[in-house]
Amino acid sequence: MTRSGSSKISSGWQPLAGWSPTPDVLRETLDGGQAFRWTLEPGAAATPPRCLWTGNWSTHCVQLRAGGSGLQWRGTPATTSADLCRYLAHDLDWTALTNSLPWRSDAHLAHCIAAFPDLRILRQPFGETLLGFLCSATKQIVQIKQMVALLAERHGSPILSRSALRAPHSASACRLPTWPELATIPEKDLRACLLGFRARYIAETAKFLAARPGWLDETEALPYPAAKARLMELPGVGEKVADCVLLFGAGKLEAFPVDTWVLKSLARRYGLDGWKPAQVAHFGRTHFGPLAGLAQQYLFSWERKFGGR
DNA sequence: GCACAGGTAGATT
DNA sequence: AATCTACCTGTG
Repeated sequence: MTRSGSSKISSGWQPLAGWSPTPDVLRETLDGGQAFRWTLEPGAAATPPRCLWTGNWSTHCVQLRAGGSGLQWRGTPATTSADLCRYLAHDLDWTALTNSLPWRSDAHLAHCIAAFPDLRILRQPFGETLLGFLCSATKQIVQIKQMVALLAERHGSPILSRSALRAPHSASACRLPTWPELATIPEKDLRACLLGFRARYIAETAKFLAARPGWLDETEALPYPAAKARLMELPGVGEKVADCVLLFGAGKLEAFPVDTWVLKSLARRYGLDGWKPAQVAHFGRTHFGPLAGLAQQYLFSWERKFGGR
C-alpha cells in the first residue's frame, strides 16, 4: 500500500461537533465504497475504543479520530474546518434527511438505518469522484483503492505543507492527478497502474475533457437528470457510474446507483428477483423518493455487512 | 486452472 | 429493445 502522509500533519486535534458516528459507521462512511482514499492507520483498531483514519482529497490530507468523546480531526495547514465540513457535507441535517425516508412503512429500511446510525453521504470533489468510479468496473474496493493510490503516487503532485518542507525525507501524500494532467499521460502508463481496460476509459475521458474546458464544472452545476445525461456522454460512464459520481461527488441525493449489492438487496428483501438494473432503479426512485440515494446507501451497507455472499 | 469482482459498450438476436 | 460478450488483471 502507499505511504500515509500522516507525518505532514502539523496542527493539533480539534473537535468536530455535530457528528458522532461509531467507529464502525465511520469506517462504513469513509471506506465503504464512496471514497477510495482513506486508510486505517496501522496499529489502530477498526473497532472501539479508538480508531484513526488518514484521508486525502484535492490538496488536503486529514486525520479523523473516533471513539471516546466524539470525533476529532487534524489536517494539513492549508486545510480548514470549512474544507472538512464541505467534504463531510456537514452543513446538511442528516438526522432530518434520514428521518424523512419512508422507514415508517418499510421495515427493512428501518432495520438498515438502525444498523448504521449517523451514516453519511460524502461530498467529494467532482473530478476526483469521476476518476475513482471510472476505475470501479468489476473491481472490489481494495483493488480500486490500489489503482487510485498508484495514480496519485506516480502521477499526482505532492501535497505540500510546512512540516513536509521541514522534513524532506518524511513520507508525503500526493493528490490525485487532475483531468488536464491525466490527458498528458500515455495510456500504457495508466495501464501500469493496474487499471486494465479502464485505462482506455480514463485516457479517452481525459481527451474529451481537455477539448472542452469548463465542461465538468458546468455538468456538476446542472440539475440531476441533465447532469446524468451529460456524464453518460463520457466513455466508460454508464448509468451506475454516473449515479455514483453525482451522489458521492455532487450531493445529488436523488441519484440511485444500482450495483450488484443493491440488486441483491432489492431482490432478496423486496422480492424483486430477476429484475433488471433499470427496473430496480425505477422502483428505487419511486419507492424511496427524492432522497433515494441516501436510502440506497443504507441498503448497500446493510447488505454488504449482513446480507452474506 | 478457472471463476469472479460494486460495469460499459458494441455486436447479435 | 432485450440479451450476450469482450474487455484487464489480481485474488482465492
